[in-house]
Amino acid sequence: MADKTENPPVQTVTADDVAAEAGVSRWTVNRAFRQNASISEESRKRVKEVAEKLGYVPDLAASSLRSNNSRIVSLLIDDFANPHKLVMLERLTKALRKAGWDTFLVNMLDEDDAPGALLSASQRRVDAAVVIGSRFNEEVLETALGAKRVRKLVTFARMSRNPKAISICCDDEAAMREIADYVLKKKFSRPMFLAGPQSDSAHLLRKETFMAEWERKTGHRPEVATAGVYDAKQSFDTVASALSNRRAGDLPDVIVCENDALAIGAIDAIKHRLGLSVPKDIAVTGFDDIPAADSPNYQLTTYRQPMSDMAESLVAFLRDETDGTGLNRFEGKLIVRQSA
Amino acid sequence: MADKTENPPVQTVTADDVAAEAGVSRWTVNRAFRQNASISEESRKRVKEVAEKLGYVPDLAASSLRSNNSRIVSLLIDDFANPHKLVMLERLTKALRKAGWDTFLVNMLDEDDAPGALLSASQRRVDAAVVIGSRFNEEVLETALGAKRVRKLVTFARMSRNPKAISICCDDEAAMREIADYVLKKKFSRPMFLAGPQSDSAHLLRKETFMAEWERKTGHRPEVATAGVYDAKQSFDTVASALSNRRAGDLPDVIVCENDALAIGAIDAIKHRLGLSVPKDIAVTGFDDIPAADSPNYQLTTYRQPMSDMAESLVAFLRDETDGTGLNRFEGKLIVRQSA
DNA sequence: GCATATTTTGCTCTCGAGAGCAAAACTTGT
DNA sequence: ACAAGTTTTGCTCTCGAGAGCAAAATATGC
Repeated sequence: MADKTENPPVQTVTADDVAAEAGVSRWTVNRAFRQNASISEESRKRVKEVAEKLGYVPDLAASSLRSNNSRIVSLLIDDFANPHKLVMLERLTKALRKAGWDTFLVNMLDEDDAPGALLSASQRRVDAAVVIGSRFNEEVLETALGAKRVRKLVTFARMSRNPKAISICCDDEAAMREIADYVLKKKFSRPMFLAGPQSDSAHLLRKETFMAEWERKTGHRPEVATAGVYDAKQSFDTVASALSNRRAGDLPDVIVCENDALAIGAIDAIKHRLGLSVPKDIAVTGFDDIPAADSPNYQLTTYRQPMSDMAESLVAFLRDETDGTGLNRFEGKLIVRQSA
Repeated sequence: MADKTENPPVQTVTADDVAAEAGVSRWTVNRAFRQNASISEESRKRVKEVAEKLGYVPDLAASSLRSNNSRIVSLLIDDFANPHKLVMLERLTKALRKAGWDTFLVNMLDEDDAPGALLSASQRRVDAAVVIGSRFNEEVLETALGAKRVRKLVTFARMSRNPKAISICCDDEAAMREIADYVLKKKFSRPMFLAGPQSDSAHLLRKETFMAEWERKTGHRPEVATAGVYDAKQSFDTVASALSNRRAGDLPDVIVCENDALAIGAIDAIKHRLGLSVPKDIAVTGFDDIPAADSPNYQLTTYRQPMSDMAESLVAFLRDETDGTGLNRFEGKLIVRQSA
């Protein structure tokens, strides 16, 4: 991999230039750009004016080198098929940027590339690595974290049992119980649970919660189908092959899905492959409330997590305004539409 | 904004530690991690072993400070409603990471926040700022670029006329002409063009190309409707209000959309608001080939850009293997499905 | 074997800011 | 007006690597 990269010497305005022009020392210039720095309002104003004139901005790489404080957060994603990721990215990058953090987007590539992703995070001394993934493996996380320089580890919109990580997510169990209650209240009696990849603990939690709750209340254990990826297309195939060739009486009357991506595939399969209608023949519920859930094609009954609040909590955690306990009990909201 | 942030002193393994343990100088250790460095295979192997043992990784912030080479690329996005963005992010982050670049995801927030976004890029000395936006304003770009330290400016999947920026995109004019030809060949005669926000030159180009091509071939200038945002919901409303209360003979027989997000909203509006069918009453074409385009609900005829090739070109450009000329003529592919 | 080329290693100085303290400049009280 | 307290400013040394050259080690030619 021959790499000829050699950037041209960029004309760079440094603090010294500003200092000379403003008639102060370099440190005064630097201080003008640091909050809580010991500097008079007068010189700060003066310096900022000159800086503006010369086009000076502090170099954050240099700053983070000495201050041990990068003002960077890594977002680690392994699943780009789920539209909900885009919503989360939007909220997180907005909240972080407003608070002064830049955001790395790290693609965990095809394989279980978490170690590589965390390595990259550690080379940059990021203030936090935030996993917004699904197939993230707890052991990998554990080992990769060990000697490395990742300061804080967060799982976002997803529960982790790893003691070194903190989780910012809604109370999945309460949410799933609410869905179970709703389904029951609507008099459905033959649910099928549509699960995603098994390695994902957040969603395992959802599945187990639903299964347990249903069994507790009805004495029956629901049928389960599993899609290999959180992806509408996969889900379409999974549902199509699980339900084709069944007699009408054998079909579930509601499919409870781990998330909206799966639910959308399920609805497509029910309508376009089985030729049945939603919710009359088979109802469907989702989780996340992605934009498409509100489209006239789906009108998906689903569960919305308080994304913006969760993003703000991440910022608070980065600022050390909270130690992270209790951030895994956010309360979401059941959004009832026509699919169930 | 009281900021108590003060990261704990992270136990850090430095090149000196490795040097001591391996019995070489610090510079030999650093060289072991640099490609093209003058170092014997023997010591490189030796150093890497010790480094592995101690958990040492080079600090990229320090490296970029001296070498003037950050190995970071900023991706600037202002439009998170378009699912195509997720596809692009996936491809770009993957290609960049494989080639050794980390990726900032910069949210241009609500307003025309491009200067802020570029400022942030400049503070980190990113090797390139890549705009994957839509409402990006050429003047803002021009001025913001001026004194700042952004080395390369790229517009991705979008044409820019700015002489300081290079564009990696497919040949929008050829693509749009192909769509126009296809629509004509299919004997449609009353097209409506559904445009996005006007400030966006890439899409203006698409619109103007279609309009001109159609006029050239038929002598008529198509009707135009404009959505304020690239968003299925906006598009739904735009199409619904443009076409409601029209007599059947007055309706267009095909809606040519600037992109798939708009096309999907258009299809929803035609089916669920106007109660008409696609393509029998009104056909629809899109642009981008997002995942939903292939869903049974839409079966959208659209145009696919060669994303992976384009991402590889970005890498080549970063490596200075190309000066960027001719990267705006990628050839895409018309994907014919049932919507037109 | 010795002079000359070539590779490898070590070293000094640098990138651009921040920590932490010392010196200078202001306040305040009497 | 002067001592004591408080801000503000300047300075040295540091963060962890890289550029570029000098010295040491190795290879090559005759």
